[in-house]
Amino acid sequence: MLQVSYIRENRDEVLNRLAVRNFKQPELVDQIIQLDDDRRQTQTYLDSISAEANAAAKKIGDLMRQGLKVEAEGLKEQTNSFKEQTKGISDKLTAVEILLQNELVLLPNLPHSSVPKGASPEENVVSFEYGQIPQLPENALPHWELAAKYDIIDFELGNKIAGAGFPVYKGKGAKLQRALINFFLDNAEEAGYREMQPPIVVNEASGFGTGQLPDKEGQMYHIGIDNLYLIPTAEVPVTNLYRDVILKEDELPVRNCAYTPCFRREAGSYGAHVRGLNRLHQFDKVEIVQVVHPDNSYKVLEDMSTYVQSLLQKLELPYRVLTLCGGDMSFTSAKTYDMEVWCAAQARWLEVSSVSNFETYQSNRLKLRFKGKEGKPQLAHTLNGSALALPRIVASLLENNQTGKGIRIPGALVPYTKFEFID
RNA sequence: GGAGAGAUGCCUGAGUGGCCGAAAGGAACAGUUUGCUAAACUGUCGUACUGGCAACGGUACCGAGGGUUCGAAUCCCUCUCUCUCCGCCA
Repeated sequence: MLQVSYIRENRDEVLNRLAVRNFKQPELVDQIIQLDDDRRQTQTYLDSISAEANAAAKKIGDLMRQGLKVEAEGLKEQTNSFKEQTKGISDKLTAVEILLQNELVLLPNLPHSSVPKGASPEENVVSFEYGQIPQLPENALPHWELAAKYDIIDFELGNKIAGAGFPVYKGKGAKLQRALINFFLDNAEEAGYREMQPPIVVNEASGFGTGQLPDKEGQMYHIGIDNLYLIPTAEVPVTNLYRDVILKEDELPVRNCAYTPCFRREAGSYGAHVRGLNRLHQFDKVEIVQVVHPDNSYKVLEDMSTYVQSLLQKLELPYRVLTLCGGDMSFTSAKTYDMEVWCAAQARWLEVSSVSNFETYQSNRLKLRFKGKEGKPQLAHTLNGSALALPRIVASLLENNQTGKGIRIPGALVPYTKFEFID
């Protein structure tokens, strides 16, 4: 959520930057300023009446204490009108605040000045490529067939006990999952992230805090009886740890990582592109989350991107980094890099990580602030990234590393899997 | 699932209708002092909105939302959450 004060003071700039996103409702900006004018005026008026009423009530108290009952009663009559007045105005204030809030949440974050303009994924900019595209033999298989061939991931069994998109990992497939999780967590710790283990269900307030609610209600699994949501990413609980928190400036940066399963309903997505591990309802992910001083959030974004790339390099996966264009970024992001790995048998790039700087967009909703020794609290910047999501990593490992002797495990991972081949 | 208790500032905790935005202690921060890392003393020490160039004001907030009253942290209602005991159980 953008800050109204910022919108007021930088109206033209806000409009320009929304245009980078191809935002369709620029008229909201002026409507918001208008509503805020109304809000201020109403509040000022309400405050002045409340001040009068408070003064009168105080006077009555003084008179009562002095035993001047008659005078007190007289004053009471005069104050009767205050209540009706304030009631009407405070109702109006509430109404205006709700309208303002409702419009404010419709505005996406402002893209950073380095974000390319664009409306669709085609306009994303490939900013880096790494590694050789592997040449596979003629009879190369896509990962879902490899999974069946080596009996390491069983989609049918998952269908039976839960449904499509809930695979069962078996034997070396299961061990590979565990190995990847530990590999990612160990690397994150080495890079200075503190490991957290949050709940994998969250309440409504948390869903709102990171922006999943109300917009993406249908994307999360909802446990109606307890009104809890299964998390779509560890970003939700880990960022919400800092909801309504004022950190001390020297506590920044906060660097956390967490492994969690993630649950996504992915309502309405079908077809060849979601076969196998390409898109699941439940998957594992290690997430990195930082809360930083606004002055260096873009440096941190680069650091996080470099860190995620280092993981892909260790796993010997060819990848590319995309700088997302305005129109392809998530609603809440100011700048996002997507990392995509090459899946050789499918011959396509698959997104395995998304690293974003949200600037104050999340922290404004979360009321996540920091305070120096002097001065007022100010909003911190939040960032997060996948480091990494497992299924597509597994997909590309399987596809890219298929050999006559089985699936080769990259050297960096062998200490974790304790086997060199899936065969 | 049954029974009870509670929700106050960074923490502990007082406050049961006006003198309470809130005692006291602790923590933290700043300074003074004492010939070492420690102690003592003094001061500072919530947030948001809002008016003003500023000095300095106003309003709201004691879990949330309603109500009673001239006036509510304090009384009433509803909700949420937490804790304790019992039951069940990894």
